[in-house]
Amino acid sequence: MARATPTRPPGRPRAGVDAVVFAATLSTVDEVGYAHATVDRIAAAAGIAKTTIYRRWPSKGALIVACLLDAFGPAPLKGADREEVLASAIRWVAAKIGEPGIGAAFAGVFTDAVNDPALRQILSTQLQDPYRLALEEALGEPENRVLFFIDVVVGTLLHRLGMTGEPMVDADVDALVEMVLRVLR
Amino acid sequence: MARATPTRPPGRPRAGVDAVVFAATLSTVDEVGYAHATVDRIAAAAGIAKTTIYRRWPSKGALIVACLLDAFGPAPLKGADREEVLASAIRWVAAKIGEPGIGAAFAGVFTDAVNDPALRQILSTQLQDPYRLALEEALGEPENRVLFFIDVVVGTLLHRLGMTGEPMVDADVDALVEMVLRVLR
DNA sequence: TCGATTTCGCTACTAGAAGTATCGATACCT
DNA sequence: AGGTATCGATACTTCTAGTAGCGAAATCGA
Repeated sequence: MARATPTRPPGRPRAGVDAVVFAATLSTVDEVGYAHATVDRIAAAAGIAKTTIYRRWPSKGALIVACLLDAFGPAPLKGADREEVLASAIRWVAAKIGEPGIGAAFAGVFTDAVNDPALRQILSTQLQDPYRLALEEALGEPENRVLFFIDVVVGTLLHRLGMTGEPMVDADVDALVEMVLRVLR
Repeated sequence: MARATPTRPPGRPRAGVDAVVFAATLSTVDEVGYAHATVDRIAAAAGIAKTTIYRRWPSKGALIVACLLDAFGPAPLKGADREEVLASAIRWVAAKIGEPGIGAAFAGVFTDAVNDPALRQILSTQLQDPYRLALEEALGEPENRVLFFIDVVVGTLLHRLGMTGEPMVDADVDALVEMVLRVLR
């Protein structure tokens, strides 16, 4: 019988600290900002040793991506038609990016990735691709068009956050939804 | 007679190295990436001492912003009507961000600014505001709408650059122009 | 209970980069 | 020539990512 974990390996089992570390990461980023959210500080906030973090995630960037993956979770692609699906997806992303720490962490790792091909690879394949594929399926749109939508929506939201320090207000999110929907029609 | 420089102060005058430093900054960012474009390296590429850079710009972020200000220059807001003005402005920004080093430098300083209020202030007032005001004037649109346009255009272009490592291709820039123009109409 | 195995916490360490301090040398004006 | 301010060079402090090593703790099997 090949179970998910066929036979637990010998030795001390890993402590289930992922959830605690993710929470500590987001709250630390929210409190002191991405630049000052050092791994030392995150470990202290989580109540574990820094070395334990590096045993699980190979770099700070990978930790942030894992944290974002956990925070975003699967995309809720619901709606009666394509327009409703896309509109609800945009509002969902906007709300997530507005949550404490998430937008700042996203912008931070995104910036780190600009000149770090390895991190860019992680970000693209682990974070973006699942949503891209789900959207291609749900909207019946080709890859390049879905990528364009993602660039517009996420880029706009992050630019607003980066320039003002505050998430985009609802009225502007409405305008963003309307603008993208007009392209979809 | 109050001239621009009424009387030159005594002592050794500053060497005119700004242009050399800006060129060295962009080429260094283009060669080794924003993260590895250290002030030491930029100074070496410019053939001057690192201390001289810090005598002129208070921080690396300020240096990058000054470099971008120099690289972008005044916005060429030309066109027979509002649509032509906006379309040409978008294509101009897209071309600039695609130039070697400029996009990467922009993305880098932008990311640094997310959690650095002082740098965000510099970026917002020195780099964004002049273009925003010129666009408000040229398009006859209110501030919040012009800010929305800027978020969409710059955010989209930077997100594409950050995710793929390459500037946006012409076909997608065309789509971006068309999408924004539909909002303007 | 004992041993094997693996993870954990802790301390110390290296490497790299931002930014500062100091000082002799240099360029310009009067 | 003298006064003044900048330049180049070196050294330094501080902070952070990431690594190394070691004793302690947890779990399983015998």
